[in-house]
Amino acid sequence: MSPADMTTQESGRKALDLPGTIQLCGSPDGCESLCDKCQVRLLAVCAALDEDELKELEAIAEHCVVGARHTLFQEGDAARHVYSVTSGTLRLQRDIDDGRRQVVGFALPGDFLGLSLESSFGFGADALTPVTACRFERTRFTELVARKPELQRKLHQTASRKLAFAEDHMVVLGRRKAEERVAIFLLRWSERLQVLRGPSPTLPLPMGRQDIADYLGLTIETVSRTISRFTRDRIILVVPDGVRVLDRSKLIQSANATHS
Amino acid sequence: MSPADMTTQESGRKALDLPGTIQLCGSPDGCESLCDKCQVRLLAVCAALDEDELKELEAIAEHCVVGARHTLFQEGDAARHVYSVTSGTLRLQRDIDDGRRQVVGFALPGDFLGLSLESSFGFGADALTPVTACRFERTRFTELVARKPELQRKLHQTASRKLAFAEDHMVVLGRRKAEERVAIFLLRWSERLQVLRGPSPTLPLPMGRQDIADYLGLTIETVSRTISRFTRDRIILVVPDGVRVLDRSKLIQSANATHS
DNA sequence: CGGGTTATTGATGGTGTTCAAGGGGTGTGG
DNA sequence: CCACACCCCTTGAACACCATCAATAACCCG
Repeated sequence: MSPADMTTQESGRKALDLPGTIQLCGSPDGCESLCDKCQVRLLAVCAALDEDELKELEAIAEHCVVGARHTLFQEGDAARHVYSVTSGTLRLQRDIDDGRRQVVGFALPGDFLGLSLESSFGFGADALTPVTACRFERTRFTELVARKPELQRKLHQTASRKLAFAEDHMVVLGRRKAEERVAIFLLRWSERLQVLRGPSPTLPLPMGRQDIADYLGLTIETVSRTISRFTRDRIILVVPDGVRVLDRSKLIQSANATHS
Repeated sequence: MSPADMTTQESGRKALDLPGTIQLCGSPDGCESLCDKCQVRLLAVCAALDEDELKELEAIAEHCVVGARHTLFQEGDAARHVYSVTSGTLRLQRDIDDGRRQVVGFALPGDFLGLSLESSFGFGADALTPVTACRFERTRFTELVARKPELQRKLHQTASRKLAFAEDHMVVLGRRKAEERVAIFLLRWSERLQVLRGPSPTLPLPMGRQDIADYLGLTIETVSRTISRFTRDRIILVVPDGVRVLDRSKLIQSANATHS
């Protein structure tokens, strides 16, 4: 199917499949293209490298920008490049042909896409906000990794962390009630953002309700209702593009609401 | 809680938490302790090594045997060792304190446990059948990996595959109906066994119904009912300790039964 | 202001859970 | 060798949670 000629979808669900308009920054025209100045220098896989090695990495890096609601790559695409996110938020998803969708994660600055170094992507990635990323040709990156054991090790460590996180999420999807799922999502998301931006009572939610639903294995209505209930119970407050956590301990309670 | 003094559990669910009675084979007393003769030589991570390197690995390997229904290690245990399974089947699970359980996978010969090389296990591992495995002290193994880039690469590749598989399973847990889940489970399990043992219409199921339920995010009753329905529809036939697949194409249909 | 998208809320119903009872296999001890 | 206990699995009936359907509200951007 051609991804271009669908303007109004059957359900409003697949709203983000605009063509992947990716802009490259060739030279200092606004994009910081130096690793020294990179915001996520110490978070990303690059943290494994010393000064000289970083130069090598920088030599094969391209900096790219993707607008909000645009696609970075689609599930099954040939993985010509791998990416290190430097700003913005992406939604990572797998689709079932009949329209159902599972969001397998959200990518934030410091995250690496294409970890597996395999020839095609196992999930699609759409920008939820404007996104900037470092892009590497996969074959070149693989070749560099082969020469840098420490980078290889870091890549493995990152993949292992993601695997552990995926197993966590399996528990959520397999065994948690709706209320628990939403509470756990809010807590984990806030912890993730806290690492990046420091503590804040206000929690930005760049993803829509449908994205949260597809992440948690629920419907948009159930997510909305649960958030409304939390609001009624003074656990959270809905603000534009996010929520404010009013009572974290009650939220933790909701995350462990025992069944039966 | 002490894992020893519970003989009849509250629900019959946690039937396998016997103390982890692991036997070691010191010398040629029945255990094949040579990699040359290893059945999974080409499947396991060891496949990354050449003759000399394999000798090094062999030098730090211990061979161990775990009886059916015994625990290899528990979630949260200090990971003193990492394991390469050489025969048998294990159940890998995470537990929620209130008794709910999510089976995150089943391990078969060739599988590696402790991939992350972190200091504790993120899931528990129980033997469903008698199991044999190669065991390595984690610190020594990590040190070896640091010296063998090819082994590091193989480890990363294995972790990446598991991550992709975990994402597959998220779709199952988040978006599939009960009938689809069971059908997909049977198909994937049969494909996995086919790689190991070659094609066969008879599919051994060393795990119990409760294990399948905990893997698929369902109850034992739903799994049982679904299998009964498949049997009525002549899709499968229940045989001792497994099923026989009578009509694979119908099973594939059931795996894609559209919702609505 | 108007069109379109996204979020909320309500009413209803279905899929899977829960509760309960019975069947079938296996191992053990009389 | 049978009786009995103990699992595990199966099956039935009632219920609950969440999905579905539908309408409205809020929002954004033109």
